[in-house]
Amino acid sequence: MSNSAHETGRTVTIRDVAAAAGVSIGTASKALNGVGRMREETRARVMAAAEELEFRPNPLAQGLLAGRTYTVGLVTCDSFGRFSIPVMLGAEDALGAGQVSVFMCDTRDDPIREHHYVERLLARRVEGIIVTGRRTEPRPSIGRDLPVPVVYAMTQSQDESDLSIIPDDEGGGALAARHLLATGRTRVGHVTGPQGFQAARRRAAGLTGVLSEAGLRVAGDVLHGDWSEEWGRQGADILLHAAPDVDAIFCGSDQIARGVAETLRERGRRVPEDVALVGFDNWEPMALGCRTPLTTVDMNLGEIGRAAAAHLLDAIAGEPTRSGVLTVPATLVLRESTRRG
Amino acid sequence: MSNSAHETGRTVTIRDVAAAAGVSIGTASKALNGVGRMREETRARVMAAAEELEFRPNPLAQGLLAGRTYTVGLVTCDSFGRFSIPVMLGAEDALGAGQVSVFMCDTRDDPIREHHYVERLLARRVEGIIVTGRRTEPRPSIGRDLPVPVVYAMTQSQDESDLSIIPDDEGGGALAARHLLATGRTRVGHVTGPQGFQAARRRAAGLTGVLSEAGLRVAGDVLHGDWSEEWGRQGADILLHAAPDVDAIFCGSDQIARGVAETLRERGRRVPEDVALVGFDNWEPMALGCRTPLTTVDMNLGEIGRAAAAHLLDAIAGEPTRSGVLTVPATLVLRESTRRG
DNA sequence: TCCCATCGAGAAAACCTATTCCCACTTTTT
DNA sequence: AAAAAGTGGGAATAGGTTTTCTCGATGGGA
Repeated sequence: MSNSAHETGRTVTIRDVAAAAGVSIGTASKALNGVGRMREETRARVMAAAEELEFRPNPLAQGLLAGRTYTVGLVTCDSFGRFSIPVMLGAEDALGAGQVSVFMCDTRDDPIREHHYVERLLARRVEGIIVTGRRTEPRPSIGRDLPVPVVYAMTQSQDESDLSIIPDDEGGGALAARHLLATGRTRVGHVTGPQGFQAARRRAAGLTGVLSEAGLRVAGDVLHGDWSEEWGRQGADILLHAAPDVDAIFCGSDQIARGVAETLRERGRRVPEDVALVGFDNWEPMALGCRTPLTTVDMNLGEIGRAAAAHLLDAIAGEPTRSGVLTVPATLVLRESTRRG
Repeated sequence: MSNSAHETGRTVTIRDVAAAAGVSIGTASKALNGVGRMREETRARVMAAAEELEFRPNPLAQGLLAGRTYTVGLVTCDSFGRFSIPVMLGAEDALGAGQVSVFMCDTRDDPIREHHYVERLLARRVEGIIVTGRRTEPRPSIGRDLPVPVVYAMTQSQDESDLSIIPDDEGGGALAARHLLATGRTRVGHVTGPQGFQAARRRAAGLTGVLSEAGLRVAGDVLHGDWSEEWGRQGADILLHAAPDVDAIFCGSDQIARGVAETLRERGRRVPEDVALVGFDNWEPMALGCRTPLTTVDMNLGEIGRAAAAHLLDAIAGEPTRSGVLTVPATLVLRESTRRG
């Protein structure tokens, strides 16, 4: 807390600048905004005065007149978890470049809080709202007929007329599968999260799709459990029992992959020599900390955020409203765990 | 994106409400704000009209008049990492309750970006700024003589006249040490992060302080490395070599603890029977995923955020400006890894 | 040489929305 | 009838932007 000017200094207005430059406020405004006609000398004098006084136009006054606020709301339902942060960063990136500021709120997954925050954002005259969250099943829309455009990022609205931007889970699964086939693996197992998660189902679909094109099936069938290391350990045991000759395991998350890796070590299977391992999320502390650094699928969360922000800005600018679900392609990050054995 | 009203509807102003209720705008304002005197019937009519039209007073106009914006800026230098998020949550909690909204910006650790964002926040007339980041050595002040109060959370300003709120690392280290002594351990090792980090030095100081009170020293000396699992694995090996009879290891982070745990397993030492293990951060995916769930020190990051916000609100309200460094006590979270062996 | 038209510079005023203070008018009370 | 109380309108205000207006100078034509 700087124990400084902030108690004393009245903020400087265009009135002060005009007085200092010896012109009217209207002239001062025109000078500062580079419009209207006046002698170059006058314009320069106003500019100098503004500089001198550290004049900053009050955006409230500007917004009041222009009817715009250059702000958007960002509502997250993930308690700022691991997924929504990169999305937020990407969004901020795209918005910040356009001088748009971001009001942030966290709903703690509470619909009442959420409604309250949306009300507050609308009261503040945000020009648009981005809703982000960890992605499970599609969520209820935050409201029909809101007076501003809304984009869902890393979460999907149940309302088809909303625009949702989510990662391409199926493509990610396919990417992992093709990579494993390309490195000579043919007996690929899959340990992933709960069947209740769309993400888990889609990743599995991507995998099985590619395998069946190659005339293969998932070794030991798809194993659903929860998104934990513990399940990874158990799942690997189950898989080794059901398909002892497995030579690759694709995991639904990096956490699961860590658990799988641990069990593989204990059972004397080397990674990647005996079994190749692919994770999902590219959560670096997990993926890099793994005893054999993990090859993993990166969902490009930042890109999702950027795309959401870009669509929102388009909508604010009056572009025709898009709707439905857009996916952002995933990328494969290669590390030790799938080195050709 | 709701393909709805947002292209058509002019926003409704108090003028519309006044017209609908058949009163002047001054009267409408008084009715809505519960001030002035008028017939109850008139007031009710205005309220009904406002309700009907979904009137929301324009906060820009209100702010312009009141000279207040009820907004604060939150500047983070952590690329929204794991540390600043809980801090932000806590801050938002305390601020949101007071109807204060939060402008978020991420500096990507770039001083130019940071300066730019601070300018933008000031232009938007925020009433205060919270600076948060991962905490290393004290950082440069974001600016002297800013027109608004500033509080640093989870990061420390080099300027002593600034107020910084950081976790009590030394207290956290002491907490861990006392717990280990209380469960009967006497040969306590310490594997932690780089010596360059104040946090690492303070945690070590807390540990050694308690140990020396009990007439003990750190087993195998304090081992500094980086904040990774890999270093945890190495550090544990070094420690087991230097002090083979070690019966407890306090680690500077949960990640390091995971590495340590892995080496202990490989060397045939059981946790907690042979060696007790304490981490730092209470980073749940790490601490719970560890083969023996980790006892760890929680820095109460949310509390740091809440405290920062509370101090900022006080300063905005005109309370005398505080300065210096305030610490928030840490808490010990007990899990399996220190069960009495 | 004189008058009107034109143009340029900058002042003045309207406007955006909501609040607040003051005043005028009406109703009630003494 | 006069004073007091109750109602509600009107205007000022906040800090900008934008449009309109005024004044002086200049130029062209008669």
